[in-house]
Amino acid sequence: MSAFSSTAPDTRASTARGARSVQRILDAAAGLFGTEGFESASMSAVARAAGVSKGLLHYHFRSKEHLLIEAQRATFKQIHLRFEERFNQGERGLETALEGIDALWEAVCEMRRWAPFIVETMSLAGQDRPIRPYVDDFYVESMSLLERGVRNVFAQDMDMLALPPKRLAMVIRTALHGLVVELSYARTPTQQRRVEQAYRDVRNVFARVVLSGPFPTEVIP
Amino acid sequence: MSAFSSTAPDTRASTARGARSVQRILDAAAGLFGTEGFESASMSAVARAAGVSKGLLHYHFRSKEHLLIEAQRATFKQIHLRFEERFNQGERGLETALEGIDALWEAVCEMRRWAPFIVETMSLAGQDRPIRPYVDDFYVESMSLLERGVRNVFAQDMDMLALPPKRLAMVIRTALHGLVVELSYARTPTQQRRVEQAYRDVRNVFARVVLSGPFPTEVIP
DNA sequence: GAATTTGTACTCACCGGCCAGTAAAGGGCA
DNA sequence: TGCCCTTTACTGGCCGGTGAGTACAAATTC
Repeated sequence: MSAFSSTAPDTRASTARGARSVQRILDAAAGLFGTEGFESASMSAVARAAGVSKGLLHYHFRSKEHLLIEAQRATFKQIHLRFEERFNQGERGLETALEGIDALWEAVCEMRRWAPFIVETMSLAGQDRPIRPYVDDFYVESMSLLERGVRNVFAQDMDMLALPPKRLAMVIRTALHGLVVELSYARTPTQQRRVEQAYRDVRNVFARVVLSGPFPTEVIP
Repeated sequence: MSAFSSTAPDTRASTARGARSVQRILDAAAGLFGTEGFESASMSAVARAAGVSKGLLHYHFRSKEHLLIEAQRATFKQIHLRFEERFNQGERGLETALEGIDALWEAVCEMRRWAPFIVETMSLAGQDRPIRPYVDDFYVESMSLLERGVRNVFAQDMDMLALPPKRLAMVIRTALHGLVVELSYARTPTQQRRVEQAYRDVRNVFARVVLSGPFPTEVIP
């Protein structure tokens, strides 16, 4: 079983009170790691932001890296759950697919406070940090989820699908990555509206093209 | 005049020898900042990688942040130049547009060693670092370049354009961001081929949809 | 009474910046 | 050509500061 799937964070909290503290710490950590960067945000700053003492951080989390990993799992799990809810139920057709993608985007948008953290996470994972396997886990699960979703939703129209499900899933992931980067970069309301618009445009492109028939297979050198 | 446009790096190198050292330092910095992160990569490590002493870094660059900024300018400028070369010459039509995008992607690919640095840069710029204005500069210039390119290339087919030039430029930028993230994340040859494939798929989607007529204007709430 | 939380004090390693001094690369001039 | 002087390039070590992690006793909560 993959590390990502396990729900409970790997800490010593065993009471409701402890779990609440852990949650506040994780929130604060994801926030600070996003706005200031993992290395720049000190443990003391996280403690201050969470309104707890520095000692408590080390009581619940073995190390800063460990805190990062748990923050990543908690954040990504929310996206995952939100996505699973809407995208993976029996219904069919383009409409359902679009609803699923919208849901995914909504989930990201409602978490736009965490967008910088997600970008920071992707950057860290691209380096050779202990966090990489956990991000890998997330990708494996979410990609297979996405692929299954595509197969379900377009079961009756597989022959008209512009791309095979695997490649389609990869394209969606790529687009989402791009949008999250834009979202985390956007500061002013104008910029945010521009990202909003970009999402809608991408979505409409998807809607127009996804069932327009397969591309002629290219010769891959 | 924007800071980005000025070509010469803002250092005290005035001889060929000095310029060579500066170049080696910038290369090493972009590499290490990418693979290890800006904060984690120490000045000593950059010096070691560049084969010079730590003192020389501070001789040519006022501070670590300053080194970061110059490395960013040097890296982004290469993409910019490569892009300008191919995308902004008088020719017209879809074919030319695709060639332009291909050129842009090629430029990124040949620099895939720097992809992690680009992602790190985007992450840093999303935070409130001194580097942000410089990234802003790059975006302003490259977006207007992109928009002008679109207007040029599709001058005769403006009425069939799926999106207004500005929005189209934004979508291209977003897609590119996504692809760079994927590129920097990819480790194994399999993963790299998958990114390669994703680019080609995105490109083909673009080709199929870009002149398929405007989307019905949506009511923006 | 066990789990949690605080607070302080402390260690230890590392890192950015600085600086005193060295080496090298040109001129100018006899 | 050889000598001197200036400018530029470069070195290696030191210093002050910072931050992760530890230790632990006392307080608080359940």
